[in-house]
Amino acid sequence: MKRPTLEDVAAVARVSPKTVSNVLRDRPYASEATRERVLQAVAAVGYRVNRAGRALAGGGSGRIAVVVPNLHQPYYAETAERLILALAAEGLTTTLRIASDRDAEREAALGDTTADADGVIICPHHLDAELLEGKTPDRPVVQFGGLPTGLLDTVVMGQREGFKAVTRHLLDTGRRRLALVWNATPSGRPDGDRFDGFLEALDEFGLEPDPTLMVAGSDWDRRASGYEAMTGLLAAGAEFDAVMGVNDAVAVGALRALRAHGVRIPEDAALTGFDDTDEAEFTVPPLTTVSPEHEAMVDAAVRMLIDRLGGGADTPQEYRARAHLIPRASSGVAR
Amino acid sequence: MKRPTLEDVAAVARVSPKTVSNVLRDRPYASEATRERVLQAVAAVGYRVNRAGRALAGGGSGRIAVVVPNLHQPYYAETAERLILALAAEGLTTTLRIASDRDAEREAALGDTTADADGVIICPHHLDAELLEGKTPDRPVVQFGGLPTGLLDTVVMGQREGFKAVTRHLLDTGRRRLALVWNATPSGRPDGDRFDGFLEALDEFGLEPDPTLMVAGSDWDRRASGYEAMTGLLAAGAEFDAVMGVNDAVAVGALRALRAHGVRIPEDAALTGFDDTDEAEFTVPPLTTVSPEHEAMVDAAVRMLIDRLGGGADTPQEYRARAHLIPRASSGVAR
DNA sequence: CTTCCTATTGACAACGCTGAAGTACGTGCT
DNA sequence: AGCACGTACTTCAGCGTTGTCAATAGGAAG
Repeated sequence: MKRPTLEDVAAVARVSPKTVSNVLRDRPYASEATRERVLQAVAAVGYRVNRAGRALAGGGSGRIAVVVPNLHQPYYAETAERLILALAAEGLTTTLRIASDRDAEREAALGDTTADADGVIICPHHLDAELLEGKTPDRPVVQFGGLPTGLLDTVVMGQREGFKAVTRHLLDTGRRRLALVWNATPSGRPDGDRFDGFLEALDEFGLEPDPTLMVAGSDWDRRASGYEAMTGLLAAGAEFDAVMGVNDAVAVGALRALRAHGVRIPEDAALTGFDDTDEAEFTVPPLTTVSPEHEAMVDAAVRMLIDRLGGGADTPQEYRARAHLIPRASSGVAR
Repeated sequence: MKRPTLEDVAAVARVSPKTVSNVLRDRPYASEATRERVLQAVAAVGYRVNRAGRALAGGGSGRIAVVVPNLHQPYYAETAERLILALAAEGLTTTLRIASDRDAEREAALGDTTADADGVIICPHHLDAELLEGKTPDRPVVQFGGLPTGLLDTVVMGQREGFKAVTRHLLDTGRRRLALVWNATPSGRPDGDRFDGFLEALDEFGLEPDPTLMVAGSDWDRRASGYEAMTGLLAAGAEFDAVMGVNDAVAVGALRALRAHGVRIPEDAALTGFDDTDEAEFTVPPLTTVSPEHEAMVDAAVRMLIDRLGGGADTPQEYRARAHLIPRASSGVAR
């Protein structure tokens, strides 16, 4: 009743275990006849490789660690799902690691959980490039989203392009006083690709950003954070005709704060998010957002990882995804 | 620069590799002095166990497969997160498997991905007890939620109690015509613990359920499904003063449909969900829901699994969780 | 018919760890 | 003094797979 091993298959196919192994791993030098006989034997005894054995012998574990900050934020959950499915399509199993914010745990992250994985795909929360500072990873690592550091293969989200598109969309529809519910940054002011995109669009209209309309939540992408920040802005009596959330989660939080204050969306103010999470389609009103080409990003990440596993390129690669506007009712035309 | 092995540690501690192994696994028969010496050596060389080696030798892989239908549904994502963290606290790594609906993939599920896991925690989507039909799992499996089959260790959600509580809550606040946005069942009519709880509460008020107020979505727990079902009910011109979603996702979908039809929540109709997902707190208005005691459920599941891994009980165990109402604005008092 | 080459397959030794089965050294008892 | 026993370790043999390298067979070349 024991699980069949290579030896069992070999006995049936009347070859050596090693030959079975070779056939299974698509090695050259195996006659068509042998190959077929082996494959039949495999099916006959219901053989499935023992990953532990393979990993020990140096054949790789077939396991990839996907590291996300959490799963309760829809963006990460949806991203993790896409990655897991894409990896599964390549025959790779996923170990999911939740990298909570503690540094100690971080340390363990790349060490322990990740230890038996052939490679890692990491979705950074903060700009945790320093995470890798000093420690050269001993296996392929792909960074998914976040700011590229030039140290790792990175899939870059089309944030600049995307934010430029939403900003332009708001300006096109007559909005002029754009509030930003943003993430806190070391500098205390918005920065990064996102902000650049915003500035570029403003510039096209000959406008300047208004610092009094920018707020940052305590944590950069939770609904509660958006709620909190928006409440603060409203309490300050700010005047605006549009609110841009740094992402959907923050926008959803802001939405609740806005409604609690009697601000009508989109009549009194337009509202936009970023990420195109499932949730955005079902808010009331449905949320205008930006879709970051999830599929392309995931494909690129998996491809980069597999290249690297195969001993590919030695300089860090970068894939820049595009992004496009998904206009919905929350940014409908003002009265 | 190779990763240190037991032997390296042993050399430093001046004991045999096996003793190091014993100390690390908290085996009896190791003097305090030796234990300490080994631990220091472990720290000194930065040893971390090689899971593959341990798994091969029969010590278990320290890996648990968590199987969920998907991650884009907040309930599953949040549940997966809780499970992963709880397992990590026990030193167990999680392999996350997305069991999409195909039967073929299911087959592979318990075979492949799961193959190198010491145990499995499965969150059933449909009542997939038949999933296990015939195939006796060769490793501990805990069923998380869903209908208990008596075949597996099961954590049962407090659905009956929970639905009884919401129903009573609605009746208490004067609602009488309760619409049900439910899941499709083989019988074509609502069933299970949830429905029983609903009936019990109605009964307490001397009321009968109204079949014309029950609709089922195409898929049992997606927002789109709730939207679709609710739209149908509205189109049919049904009259109701409350809508109960079978879970939060469905309720969120129904909410959008209701608002699109100009139904005011809670003035014209109350709305309730089930699961207490993060999302429910941020809908407009915030959604009344039922909290299934997530922590207790997760703890029970992990405990059951670990008991079983330790060769515990041989008859399937069952843990029935409780649930309590989380009243919010969506079921505020009608005008 | 012999020799050499190549395609194909096999034998063997790891990989890092653990269970089983020792060995060695007290201790307490008769 | 002799014996049984418990503690504290060690030795040994794999677990299932793969890389290395040797071995074999079958054919082409001489």
